[in-house]
Amino acid sequence: MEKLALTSALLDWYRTVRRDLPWRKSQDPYPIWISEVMLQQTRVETVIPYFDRFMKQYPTVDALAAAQEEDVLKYWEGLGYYSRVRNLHAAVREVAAKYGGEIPRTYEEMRALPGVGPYTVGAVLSIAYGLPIPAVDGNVLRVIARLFVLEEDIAHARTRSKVEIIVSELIPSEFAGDFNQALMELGATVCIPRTPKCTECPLAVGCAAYSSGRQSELPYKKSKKPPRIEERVVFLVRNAKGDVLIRKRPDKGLLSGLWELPHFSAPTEGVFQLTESHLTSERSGEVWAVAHELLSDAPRQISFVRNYTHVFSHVIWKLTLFVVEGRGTFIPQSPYTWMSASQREQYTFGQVFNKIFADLD
DNA sequence: TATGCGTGGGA
DNA sequence: TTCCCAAGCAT
Repeated sequence: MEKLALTSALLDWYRTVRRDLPWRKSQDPYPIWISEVMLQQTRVETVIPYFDRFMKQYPTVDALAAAQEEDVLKYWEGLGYYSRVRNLHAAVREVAAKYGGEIPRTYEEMRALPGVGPYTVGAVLSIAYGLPIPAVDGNVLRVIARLFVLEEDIAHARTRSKVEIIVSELIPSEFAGDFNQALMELGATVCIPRTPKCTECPLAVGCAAYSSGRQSELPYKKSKKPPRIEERVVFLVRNAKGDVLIRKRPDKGLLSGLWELPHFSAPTEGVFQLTESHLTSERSGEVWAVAHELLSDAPRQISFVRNYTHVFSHVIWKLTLFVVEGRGTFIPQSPYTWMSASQREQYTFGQVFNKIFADLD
């Protein structure tokens, strides 16, 4: 398949089937950028409601730049990979301060912003400004790997730069944005990971994998190592007013910058198996000791609630939840604070804690 | 280069 | 149920 035949077949196909997505309504680089960050490692259907809400609240670079991080985080709650929005917020502030609110038009300037990698630069600059820069995401890696039977691991940086070179040679300078989106759209809807729909593919004629029947074994990707397991004891501490004790997580690492219920390494392996009937056993003494230390005082009561398992990308939390009734004398210090019921909506939590709140409501 | 970083959906 | 993710980036 000639280069021109390939690009025009792909563009023709895209212009026929392209989905009507909210971030495709304008050429404004700001909403395109927001959508690209939300779409990282995240499904389109998941992103749509978040995008609509976020754009309504922060419709411009200046609006987002002026916002408090705590508030911005709340609009990301549930999307995951929270460093994305912290970086995005910092980057938008930089655009406001350094570029007068106009998103830069060069690869180097855009790439220098926090949270903006080679994919996001290519996506924003090609879609919004029409610059002929490749935007190689997982979809494009898969499509190109099949089209040309690339057998190396697509997780390798070397493979990605090879694919960037291939796309650079194919990308039509007058339709760069559509071309990049067409490659991604094809990967997302037709050239899908398992059981690709090759009979619907506009590039099937020129596809080396399809012509050799190898479309299902490509692209090659090494399997990930299994997540480690952490057993934790979680306390929902209530004071006399019914406020709940929460704490802010560190600004780096898992769920950074979010709030959480206090939790601790399980004192013994057996705690996770603890049930209400066992609370009077020797194990409960260790739970009482940790709660006592947390409150600097002996709790009035501790009740076992239930166990939770929460799966992150690289770690699994096995949690044992206790409700603790405090004595009302405890004054928390940073990073701890009391949260009243009406304050709940101001704080951002990981979904594991929202699940706990929902169960207890 | 390999690993850390979330979540909810589909096979 | 279990696995594999889905439009990546930082370190």
